[in-house]
Amino acid sequence: MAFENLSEREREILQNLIDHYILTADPVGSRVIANKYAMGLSPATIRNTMQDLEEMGLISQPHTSAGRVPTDTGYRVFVDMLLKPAPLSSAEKIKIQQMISSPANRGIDTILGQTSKVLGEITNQLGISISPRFEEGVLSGIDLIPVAEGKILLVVTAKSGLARTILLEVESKIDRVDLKLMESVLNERLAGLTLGQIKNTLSDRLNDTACSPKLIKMFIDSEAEIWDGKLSEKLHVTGTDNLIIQPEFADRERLTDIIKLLEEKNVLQSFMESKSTGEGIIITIGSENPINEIRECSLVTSSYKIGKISGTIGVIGPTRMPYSKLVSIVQYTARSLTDALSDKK
Amino acid sequence: MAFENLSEREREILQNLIDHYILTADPVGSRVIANKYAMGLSPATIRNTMQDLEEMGLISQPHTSAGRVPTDTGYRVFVDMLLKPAPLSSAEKIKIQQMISSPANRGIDTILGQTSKVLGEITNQLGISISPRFEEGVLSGIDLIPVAEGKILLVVTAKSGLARTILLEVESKIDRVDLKLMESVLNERLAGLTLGQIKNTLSDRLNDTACSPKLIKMFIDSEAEIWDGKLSEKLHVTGTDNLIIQPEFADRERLTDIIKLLEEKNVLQSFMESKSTGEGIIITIGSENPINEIRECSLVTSSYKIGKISGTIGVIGPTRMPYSKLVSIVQYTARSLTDALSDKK
DNA sequence: ATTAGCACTCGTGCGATGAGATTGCCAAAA
DNA sequence: TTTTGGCAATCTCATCGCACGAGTGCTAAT
Repeated sequence: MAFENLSEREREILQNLIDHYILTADPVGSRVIANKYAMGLSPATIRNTMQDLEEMGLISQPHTSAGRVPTDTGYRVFVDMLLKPAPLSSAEKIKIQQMISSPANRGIDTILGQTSKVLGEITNQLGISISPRFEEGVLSGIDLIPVAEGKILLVVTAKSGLARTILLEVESKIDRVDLKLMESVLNERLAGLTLGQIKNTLSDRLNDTACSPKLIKMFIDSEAEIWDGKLSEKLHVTGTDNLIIQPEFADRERLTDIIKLLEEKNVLQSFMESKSTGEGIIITIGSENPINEIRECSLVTSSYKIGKISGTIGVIGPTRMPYSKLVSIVQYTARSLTDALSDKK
Repeated sequence: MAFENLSEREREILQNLIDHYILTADPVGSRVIANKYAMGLSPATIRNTMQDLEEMGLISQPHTSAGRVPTDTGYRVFVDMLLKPAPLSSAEKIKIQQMISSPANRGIDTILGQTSKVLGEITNQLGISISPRFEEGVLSGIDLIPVAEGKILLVVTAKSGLARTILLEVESKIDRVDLKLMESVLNERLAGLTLGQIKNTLSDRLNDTACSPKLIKMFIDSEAEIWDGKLSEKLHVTGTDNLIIQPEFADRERLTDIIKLLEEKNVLQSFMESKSTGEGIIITIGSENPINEIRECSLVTSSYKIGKISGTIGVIGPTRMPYSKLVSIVQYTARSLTDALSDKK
């Protein structure tokens, strides 16, 4: 739909209406806009324009004698055409930097936990972070460490410095020599491949080796757990309390639905990952959202990088969210995170 | 307080009252008890006894013309003297077993996730599980694996088969030989100690060695992250939606409080660990609870074992919870978990 | 010791009422 | 032609009052 030819006045009114609605959560009437935003127009004039906007499907009335509320398309137009990112205060910047970088040496998982926390806190929405997509990484080395009878610790390292460890179980005792052999075979045959590639071609590549068949079996059996990123990627969620307070979640039913979704994690995770493939900020508004439980929520996401591997962070909240602020915050946070992670390399 | 000398009738009425209150969440009156529980007594008689119970502080009226509600001490007496664990249905047993043991080879973390989930689901409360207290474990071996420029993966293995990995950072390049040396020194000097002991005495033990001072520094610096269990122990929480539905959480304020607590994790974690040191089920009721946010909740916890290391699982819900059922469930789950974990050893 | 009867106390739900907000539209003004 | 003032109409929401029902405590009878 071509909303580019909205008149200047229409844009202005839409903008003011949304700005005000975001603050108050109450339907906003012509009078408020006329007074508060001093546009030099009478309420009646504004009413006329509002009627037009309503016909275009950008705003709507909850009931006859109420003010107007933006529709999802209204928000869309706002976001696409009218959004001016709000600059961050330096206090906010400092807080983000501190939370992300403070405890040195704490591992990426902790850092991502902190990231979701800071996002939640300074946005007053739900802060979300997802760990890097391990399967994008290029294998740098594999180690096999015997830890106990029948237990072997597998360490997979990717070029960007990410490492992943999995405890494998073998039926019987394994000879150390066999293990070393296996290790070098694996390193030899899989070097330079991405973990995703490995996942798809592993069994072929292990065909003719001198390795212990037991070990090979173990590898094939645990294929999914070892190489599939989905199983190890983690979703951090912080700020559920912010959500509860919002008037749009007064309804208990809707609240439980979304909380269940958050506990489930994997649904949300794969959706968010599917979104933020590219660069920059991506905003998904209300019904644009394929997941039912968050049909009345918006997402602001961005991706961060650690080496060549990317991950996702973002914010979830009711469609009535302060987009201009959130865009800046998520963007700044994603950059800071990327920086923090590459420092460490 | 000596409540042992409650008369038979008083006990019976207290029991019935609590049973009924647990079901309905409504204050229960003399009439209901007389009719529904066919005690062969008239409401008036029951009223008299209820007055006595109220004087003893076991039950109370929310307001003049309402029925009675158990107080925290009431629940305490109920739990201590009247509780008959409700047997589990075989369907429940099967579900617990399946959830805990199904995906073989998935690591203890996944298993604990499943545990909290099954607890949440079949109790309809908040299911909780905490990973084993690593520091109780006895060191079985240490490995140092170079993964990238300036990054070393440290693998600490405990006797029971638990392993923990931490990515350490060193300022500059480390020679492989140095690393091997360090590794063997560590293994030699720390063998057979518990991780807790190591944590407290590490710097002493590394005094006079031939190792690279850089490496030693790294170890001392990262002391806390490596040996302190608190930092790596994880709390799994599942079933928040169950909580929201409960009428006692209709109040938004209380709900946000408790949700914040759940996100915080460490407070709850250290409290629960302090509780379930010993064997068997431990029940904490309402105001007995030191954490303010859950002053109106009860906990049913138990510990599980993996080798000699112990961990905690449990359930949180409003004080009005079906104790008899929960006791059985938590107990059975803890046992199943211990079994599942020792199978794997 | 138990019970029936009764007056009394409260919370809860329901309907009516009225204030307030906002719209749509029309005719007058710019 | 665009803007505005005026006005009737609509609909929500908070409040008030009221009657109902539930439950108690006490007393007198069993």
